[in-house]
Amino acid sequence: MKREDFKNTKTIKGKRLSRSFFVRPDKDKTYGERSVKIAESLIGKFVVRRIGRKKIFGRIVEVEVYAGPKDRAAHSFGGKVTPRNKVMYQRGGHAYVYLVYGMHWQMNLVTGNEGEPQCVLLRALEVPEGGRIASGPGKLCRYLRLNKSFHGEDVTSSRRLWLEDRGEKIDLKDIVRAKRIGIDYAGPYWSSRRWRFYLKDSPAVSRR
DNA sequence: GTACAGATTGAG
DNA sequence: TCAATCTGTACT
Repeated sequence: MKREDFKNTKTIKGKRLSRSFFVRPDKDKTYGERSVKIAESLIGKFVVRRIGRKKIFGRIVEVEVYAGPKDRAAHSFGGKVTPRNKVMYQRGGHAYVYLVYGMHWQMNLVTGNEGEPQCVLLRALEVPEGGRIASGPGKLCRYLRLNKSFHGEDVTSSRRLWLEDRGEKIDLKDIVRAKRIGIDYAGPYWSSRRWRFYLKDSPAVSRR
């Protein structure tokens, strides 16, 4: 998306993604397939962060699925519940924000029904300023000024953080499906599972 | 209590 | 290649 296009998006009235976007009927037998669908449909949507009268926003170009309790890479693996990950067990539409490596925040969106820990990690945004300042999960949170206070935020009702559909239709063939990043510890099966999705040709994707 | 790895990043 | 730096987990 070019810089001029972002000027247009400022005047576009975006439609907030509601609960039904994050909590979907459980038709799929495969655990995590619902989150895969949600991950794909998040590509091209906008994250909006309001600070006073100012809005910071970006277009989602890269996400990853984490679907416990079977997923060895997910914090919910084995059905574990900790003070940190318990938000994952809430119904979809909540933000799961946590600190990695003691210095970087990451934001996930919970995508399961209540009691089914699934989420989608937001990894990269295209932003009006251009460049790669929100290209990576830690950089994305820094750009949006997200921290622990957003842990558990309900993005379907929050006044300071939400998701928007601005009418863009993304063709599925423009979405690349790849292995997740940084989870080699999860073993060959889970680390090779193609649960990372990014927009083909976007310069803002964290790694090619 | 201690030890250690980790859904990362930026500098060298 | 490596260090920064905090949280959860698996031990003693």
